[in-house]
Amino acid sequence: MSLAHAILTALLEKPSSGLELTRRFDKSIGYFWPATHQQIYRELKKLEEAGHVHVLPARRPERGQKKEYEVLPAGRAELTAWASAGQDPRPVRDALLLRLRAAAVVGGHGLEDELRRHLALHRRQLEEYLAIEERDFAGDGRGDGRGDGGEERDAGEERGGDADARRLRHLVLRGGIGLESFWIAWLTEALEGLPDALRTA
Amino acid sequence: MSLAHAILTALLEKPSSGLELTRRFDKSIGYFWPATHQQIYRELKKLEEAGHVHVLPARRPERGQKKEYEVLPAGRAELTAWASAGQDPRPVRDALLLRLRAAAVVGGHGLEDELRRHLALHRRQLEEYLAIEERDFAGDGRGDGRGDGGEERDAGEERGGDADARRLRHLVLRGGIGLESFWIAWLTEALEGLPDALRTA
DNA sequence: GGATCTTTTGCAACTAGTTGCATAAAGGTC
DNA sequence: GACCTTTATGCAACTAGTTGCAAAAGATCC
Repeated sequence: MSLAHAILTALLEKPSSGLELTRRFDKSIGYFWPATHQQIYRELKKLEEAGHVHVLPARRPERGQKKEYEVLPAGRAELTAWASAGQDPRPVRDALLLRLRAAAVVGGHGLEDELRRHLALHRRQLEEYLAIEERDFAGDGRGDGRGDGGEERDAGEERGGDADARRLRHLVLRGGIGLESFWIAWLTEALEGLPDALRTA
Repeated sequence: MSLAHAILTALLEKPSSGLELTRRFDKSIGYFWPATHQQIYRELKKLEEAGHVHVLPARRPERGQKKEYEVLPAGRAELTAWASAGQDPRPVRDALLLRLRAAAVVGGHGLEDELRRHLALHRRQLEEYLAIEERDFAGDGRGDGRGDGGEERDAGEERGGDADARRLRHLVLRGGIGLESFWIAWLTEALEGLPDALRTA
C-alpha cells in the first residue's frame, strides 16, 4: 500500500492532478518510490473510492480535462497511522549481486564494463542528490538542519515547513546520499579486485 | 527473469529438488534474492519447459515424491549470457524513507520505536553476514580472498570453487555487509537527530 | 479550417511476487 | 490399522508494478 501513501504525502504538500503528481514524483518522492502515470491514476481512483481524497470542484471530470485532487481528513488520518505503524523492511532484491554470484559459477566477460556502467549511474545519482542538498539544505549539519523550503521549490508554494519537517526531509535525502555512496564504494572495490577472467578487454 | 537465473546458479552449485532449493535459498542466494517454495516450483516448471533444466531419472515424478533437477547446457548458456548482459539497477523502493517523508507532513508518534526496531533488525543481519565471513573467508582481505569452500557448507559437496569464484562470493557478501552497515549508520544518525515531536515516550 | 502536436486521462494485458490452502507419500506411535 | 507429523509438490487467487496503446480536449501552425 506504499504507493497510496506516497501519493497522499505528495497531495498534502500540494493538491495536484494525476500528471502533475507524476512529474513531481520524478524529482522528489519518486527517488525512493517511483511510479508511472498509470500507477498513479489507478491509485488515485482507489483513493477516491475509499474516501481518502476527492476531486476539487469547478472542473468537469471529463477525459482529457484536468482533475485536481485534494486529501480529505480520512486520508490524512490514514497516512498518520501508516507512518508510525510497524512494518518490516522489505527484503533486498539486487540483480547485480545475483549476477556476480552467477559469474562465480559460469564466468562471464563484459562484467567489468557493466560494473563501470553502474558505477557511473550511481555517481550521477549521487551528484543529483548533492545538488539538491546544496540547494535546499546548504549550511545545515548532517541531517539536522533547519530553515525554510523543501526538496521541490515549485513557486513559493511550500507551506514553509517548520524546522522539524525540514530536518526530516534532509534526513531522507541523507539516506539517498548514503545509499549511493555505498554503491560507489562497493563498485570501486569490486573493480579493483575483479578476477582477470571476468575483465572485458 | 532474475529468479530463474538465481535458480540456475543454485542448481549449478548442486542439483537439488524444489524444497532443497528453497532451503538453500534461505541461507545464501536468498539474502539478496529471496523466494518462497511456490515461486521456486513455478519457476522450475517453466525452466523445464524451456529446456534449461531437466529432472534426473530414476525418480517417479509423482506428487509427494522428490524430483531432482539438473541444469542442461542450454541453461548454463542462458545464465552466462544473462550474467554479463547490460541491465539497469532497479530503482530504490524504500518504505521507511517514505514514511519519514510522510511524518514530515503529518507527524506520527511511534516512529522512534520503529527506527529502533529496524536498527536491531539490521544489526542482526549484519552479525549473520559477519559470522559467514568469519567462517568462510577468515583471513582474506577485503573482497579479494582465496582458499576453499563457499557460503554454504552442506557436507563437503562444494566443488572446491577456485580462487576467482571464492573472491566473487566474498565480494557479494561484502555487498551485503556494506548495505547493512549503511542502514545501521543512517538509522543511528536518524535517531540522534529525530525531532522531539516524533519521539515515542 | 484542417493537420498535427501537446496535455491529460485512461484501459488492457502482462510479469512478478505473496498468501492461503490442498494433496500425496512416508514414517512413527499407540 | 487408524492417526499424526514431516517432507514434498502444487493450485488458485490476490496484490503490485510494467508496458503498450488509445482517446479526448486544447493549442499551434500554415
